[in-house]
Amino acid sequence: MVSVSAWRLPQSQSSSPPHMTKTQISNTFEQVAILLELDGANRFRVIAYQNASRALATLEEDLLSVVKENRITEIKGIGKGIGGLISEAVLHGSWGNLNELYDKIPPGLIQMTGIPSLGPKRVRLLYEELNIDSLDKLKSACENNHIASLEGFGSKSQEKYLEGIELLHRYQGRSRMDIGLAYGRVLEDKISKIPNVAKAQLAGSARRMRETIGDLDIVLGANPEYQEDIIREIMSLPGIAEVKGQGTSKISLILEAEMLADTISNNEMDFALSESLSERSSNATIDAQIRIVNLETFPFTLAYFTGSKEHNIRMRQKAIEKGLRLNEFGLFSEKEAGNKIGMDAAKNTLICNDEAEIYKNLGMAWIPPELREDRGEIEAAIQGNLPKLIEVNDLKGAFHNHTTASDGAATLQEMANHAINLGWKYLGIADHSESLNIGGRQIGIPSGEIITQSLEIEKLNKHYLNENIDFKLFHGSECDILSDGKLDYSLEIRNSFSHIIGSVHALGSWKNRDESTNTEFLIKAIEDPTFTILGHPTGRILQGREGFPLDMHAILRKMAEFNQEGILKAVEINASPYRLDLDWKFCKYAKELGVPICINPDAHDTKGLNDVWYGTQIARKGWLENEDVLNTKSRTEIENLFGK
DNA sequence: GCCGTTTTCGGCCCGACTGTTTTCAGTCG
Repeated sequence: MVSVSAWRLPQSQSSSPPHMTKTQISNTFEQVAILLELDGANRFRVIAYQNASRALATLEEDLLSVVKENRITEIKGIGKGIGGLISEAVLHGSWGNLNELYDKIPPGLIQMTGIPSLGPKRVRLLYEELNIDSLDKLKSACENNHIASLEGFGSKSQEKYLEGIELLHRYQGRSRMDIGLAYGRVLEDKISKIPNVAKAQLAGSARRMRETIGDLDIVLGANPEYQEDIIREIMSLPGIAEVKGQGTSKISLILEAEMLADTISNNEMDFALSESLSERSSNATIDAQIRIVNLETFPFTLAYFTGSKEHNIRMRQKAIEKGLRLNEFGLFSEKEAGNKIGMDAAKNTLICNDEAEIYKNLGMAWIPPELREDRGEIEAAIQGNLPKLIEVNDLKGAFHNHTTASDGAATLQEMANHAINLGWKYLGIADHSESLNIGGRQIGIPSGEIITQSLEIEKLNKHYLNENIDFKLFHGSECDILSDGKLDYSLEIRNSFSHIIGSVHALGSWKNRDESTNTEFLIKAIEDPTFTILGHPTGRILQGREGFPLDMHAILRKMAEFNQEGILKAVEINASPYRLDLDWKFCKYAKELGVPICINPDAHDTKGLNDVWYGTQIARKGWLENEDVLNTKSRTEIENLFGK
């Protein structure tokens, strides 16, 4: 959640247009939607701002051109009103009368909506009736029994709010993908093994492979006669920290690390999901919801709880176009169902044995869960041109990896051996460059010592050749992009590498500059003839820190120019679950432009190489196919592309 | 606030659960 103090309208940093970026305006509209809700505005007006925010976030074109050419209202979801606001923000850096809204809503109200079961309507009521505008005031009002006397509220509300305030203080929000999936897969596995459970499947953002996961949704299918027993079995599973709710069709739990205790020996997990997971997740807890349904209902409930919300909305619209209605219990005739709702309405549902049949009934191909974000997948599924998504086994190597020569924990040989065991045909070593210091300690390899690593690599490559081992090491460098966009090391040294991963590490100056300056400096780095692959483009750490501001669309367009001339400029999906940067939302644009994506583990030990699994999930989420990804290419193709 | 083979008004996705009520609004996903 955005911190409360951050809720101010952005000020222009520039003396000429564009005064605001897409990102700034998109974020502002997201805030406006929340503020409007708290202001009691019409809910469809709120939705309009949410939609506009999303439309801007996914806009690939340069916003200034769109505004100047009066095409802003051609964007779906942006009409006269919001279009006017965007134009004003871009051309003049001002925000109409939105500042009145920002002044009107006390920041404490925004925090209060973070309390479960307390939404904008009630927050507003508490503010108007009791002048409560902060968590502290709410707490004392609850403790002094002032809430219960209010109409529509009661003693239960007070208790919930007090609990909620506590929860808010220790709540961590979403979990990284690796942690969420670890819990999700284990829970799915344990539930599947309970007697008479016909099907149990992980749904929600975990199934869609989001880079962070909110809570876990598991859909469980079983015959009604067994459901009571199954629920009892679930409640006795190890690793349940708290039961938040338990009904006949839904259980709500908080899971803790004990749940993961025996996963290390569990070979059924994907290879990347083993080993280090329990150490990564030792402190984390996660919420889980289990929905129990009959077998006929299972596919509908699975589809429904897989989401995303946006995808589901579009699916229901498609149903309506066909005179049908879709809910989590079925797909049925609108006419026949009439005013009935829920399970009752779905009584005469079309029978669908799996998700694919639901999609088929709506005139489209089954859509892989990763793509279900309403970013064009429905249209593609109707036209029958969904991508054939890349798989982790398509990878033949990776180019961004560290050894003990810089800050890695494994030697060159250990890294190479692990890569060979993975069945890879090559491994790119890219240790840090000279100027990288962390806490006064030099991490990078000094210019004079590169030759040592170079000779070692040469020797190993000779060995592979002599022993007929189909494997090669590429000697690259993760070369720092300095604050002025220059690359570290001399040109001569940079030329000696097979490939250069250009990465920003000293984030300070980049975070304090505006988007256009950063974009300019990064383009300067990319234009350097020795530059090959852009490493972790924004420097973000998921759940840790934001990346620096950057116009990624402009970066990708620049890279596309080079690739059109046959000069390789690729961008990395840093596959570490801590980063997953490039963000998946930019992958489809890169693909359309013909900019190769490289799935790089940024491994600092042998196990780290396995992280390509996470990167591959993100690539899939970004619509990428085998041919869009650099490290699916053969060794010969890579040698040609690197030009050495 | 947006949108339009129902186009300038009247819709806008769907349902469960909860606590408060005694028929429902608010919240959540």
